[in-house]
Amino acid sequence: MKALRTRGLGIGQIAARTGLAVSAIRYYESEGLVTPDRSPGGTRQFARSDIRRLSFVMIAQGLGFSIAEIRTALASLPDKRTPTKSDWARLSEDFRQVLDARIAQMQALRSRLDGCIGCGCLSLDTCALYNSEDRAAQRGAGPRYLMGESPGVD
Amino acid sequence: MKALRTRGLGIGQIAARTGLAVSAIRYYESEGLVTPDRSPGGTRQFARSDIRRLSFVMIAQGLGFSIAEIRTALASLPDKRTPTKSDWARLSEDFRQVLDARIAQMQALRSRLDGCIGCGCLSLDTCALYNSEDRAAQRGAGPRYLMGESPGVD
DNA sequence: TTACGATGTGAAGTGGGCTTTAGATCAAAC
DNA sequence: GTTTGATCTAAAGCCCACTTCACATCGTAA
Repeated sequence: MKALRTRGLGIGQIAARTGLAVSAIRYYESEGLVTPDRSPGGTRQFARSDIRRLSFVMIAQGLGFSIAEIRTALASLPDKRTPTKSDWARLSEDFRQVLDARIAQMQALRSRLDGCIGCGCLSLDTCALYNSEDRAAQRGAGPRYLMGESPGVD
Repeated sequence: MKALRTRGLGIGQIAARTGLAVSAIRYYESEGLVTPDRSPGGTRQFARSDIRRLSFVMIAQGLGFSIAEIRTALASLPDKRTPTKSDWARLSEDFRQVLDARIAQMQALRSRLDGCIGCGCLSLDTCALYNSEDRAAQRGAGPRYLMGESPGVD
């Protein structure tokens, strides 16, 4: 075999292939989501598999996961070695469960809406949404619980 | 009929009943999500129906809607008059459609995950998630599109 | 070798969604 | 009337996820 000549991808190439801004990729590195090599001169040298990593970051972001949560999820991938098919499959399976939970939650809310808001009572202390631990309900230092007024009037 | 003696609820009472922080409620007022009356002395006098309004804000927040989007949704409610059952029902119906769309999107992603990430290719240029217009995929000035590397290697 | 675009760094700026602070006023109980 | 806690405003601060800026270096093509 010949020596490996692939010098890695530059940040601009990664940006082009993922659609991320160069500054975002640098930010993600600062947050530990990717750990590119460096050339002798100091420029970042990304592996091709980093495109996949960053794609995952984008998807998870879109689903409302925070950087910290994504970092945790990515921690199950190998640091040094290129992730294998089964590395990704495992991550995917974990993710699928989160999605399942979130879908179930939204469906619960949807039917609640008909029952609570739709009927005009909006007494949501029993609402499945707010009794869950979903992160979406925990943004910032926001609302912790939710009480409706008593049904009937107003 | 007797004159209406209900002097409205104070911000502290609203906070207690919704679980929101007093500061958050004031912030929501500054954003136009609620428009309480004022007492002669200047303190806010909320209607009982404002609890419902704020509950809606909290739910929508939990689902990832921005203040601006929530303001738009709430615009369909009467400003002066107390919202009726059918006012809320209409709002609820609109909301239900958004939820339906979002649920469908997540389900699409879930099956994509098995097909794309699960298999190790992660070529998501055809992914339903990123071809949608959902707000969740538009946070900040982030990612616009998503390209995977060609399947097979890595 | 000279350019010139791509990339590097650190620091500051941005926008969303609130919270905190400071100092003043209100409102209800005593 | 006095006190005490609730509420008021404006302004500043905070966290997140980035972007923008300013200025230095890299790297490659001519």
